Amino acid sequence: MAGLTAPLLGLEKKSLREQALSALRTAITSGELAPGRHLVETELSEMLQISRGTLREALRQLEQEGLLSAGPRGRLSVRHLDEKEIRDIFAVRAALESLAARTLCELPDRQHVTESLHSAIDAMNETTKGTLKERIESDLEFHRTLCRLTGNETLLHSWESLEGSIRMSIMFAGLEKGVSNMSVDRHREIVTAIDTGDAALARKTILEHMDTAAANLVA
Amino acid sequence: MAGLTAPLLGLEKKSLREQALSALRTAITSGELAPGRHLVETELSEMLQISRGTLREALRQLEQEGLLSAGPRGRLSVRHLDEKEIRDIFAVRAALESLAARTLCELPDRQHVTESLHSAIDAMNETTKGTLKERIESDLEFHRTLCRLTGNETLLHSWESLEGSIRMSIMFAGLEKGVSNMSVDRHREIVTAIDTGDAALARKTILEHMDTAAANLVA
DNA sequence: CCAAAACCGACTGTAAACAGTCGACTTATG
DNA sequence: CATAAGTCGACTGTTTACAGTCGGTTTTGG
Repeated sequence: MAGLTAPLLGLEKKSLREQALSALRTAITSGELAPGRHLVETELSEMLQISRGTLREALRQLEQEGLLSAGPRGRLSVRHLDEKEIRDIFAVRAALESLAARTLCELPDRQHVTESLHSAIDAMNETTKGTLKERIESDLEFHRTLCRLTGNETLLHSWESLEGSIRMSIMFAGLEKGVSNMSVDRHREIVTAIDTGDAALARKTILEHMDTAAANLVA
Repeated sequence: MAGLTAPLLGLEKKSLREQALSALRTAITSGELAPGRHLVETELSEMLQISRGTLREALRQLEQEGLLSAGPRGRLSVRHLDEKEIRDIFAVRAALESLAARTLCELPDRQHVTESLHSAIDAMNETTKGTLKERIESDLEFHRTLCRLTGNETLLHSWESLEGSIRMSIMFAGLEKGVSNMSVDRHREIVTAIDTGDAALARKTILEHMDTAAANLVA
């Protein structure tokens, strides 16, 4: 019966743990589970229709991703980010993406890289008129691609570990201030710098981009 | 009876999960669990005298730290790092510590920072004649302090997530090649640069330091 | 002797039950 | 009425038990 979910196109059936992980991540970054909210294992396990044991494994991972914070007695709650933490997160993010840009600049054959980045930017352009969520997603997709193209798995993994926190930062501020200015032009500048192999310029552009983004979120 | 373990000086009793985590980390980085070795949950749970459920929570965390790699059907094995991966890890590490140095340079009051870093270096000096493990630990302690002093919790957390992989890198190569050249002088250069607030120099010194370290490990 | 099918063992995925602890609320007592 | 002791409930930490699946091995039929 359970085998009916077709694993046809590499779409392997994910374990309940992974499903719970996705569901919780979505619930948190969508605001369904608001920052500061206390999480009760039995509630969640019932809500997600899984056992506590399986749930707890997912919770550990979310905790390490920085989406949950542990209270005194193992009590978990959705993490609340203050302005300093948002700035800190974006500083680390900038460092990682800065490395990504430098790495890409030093690549002997950047043909493929340039193409992929341009595709990502095109995708961003198409969602310019879309919902806020869509624009955020295409933006993150661009930056994730930046890291992935380096071929440095550790770099990609570190960035992805931060991705949840980045989403929370944007969401947290996205409610109060408008997060509308995710300029496509800025991203073109980055790609151009990488295209010409100008590592210093690429780094500078990214650092500025991140500074601006963080400033907009906390301003 | 169980209350006899004195939680006097903030030494709070750790959960079995945390104990297992420490034990496994030690076992892996000490080589007791060699890279490539397949891990069987029932074996480990019996070995550590804990249940599988509790163990699995610890395993998830180790997996995310990059100490374990998941096989086809949830099969876990101790991760084996090749030379490229070691270089990649040290590149990310360099980016993080580079950010740390820059952040420290921009701090208005660096008095306290300088003192702490000098203490860390003194500690390194004292272990100069110690065992290889002791020298490695004091070295990592210095770099961890670098990140901690920034006050950027995200930065510290990212670095610590990498710490296990760094240890594995050093160990992996430490067996074949000699990892004897952890120069104290290089660390003094970093502290001096921070002391004078020269962010560019600090960054340059750290990048070179990491390049050298990675090169020594894979050479 | 070879091949295919049935069997078995091992291991992970998952669920349900048990135990301990902390906080809140109630009750008794001066 | 205020305070302290006692009780109740909720939640996490932990263990034990069950189910499903894959790979290897043996057995059986040609």
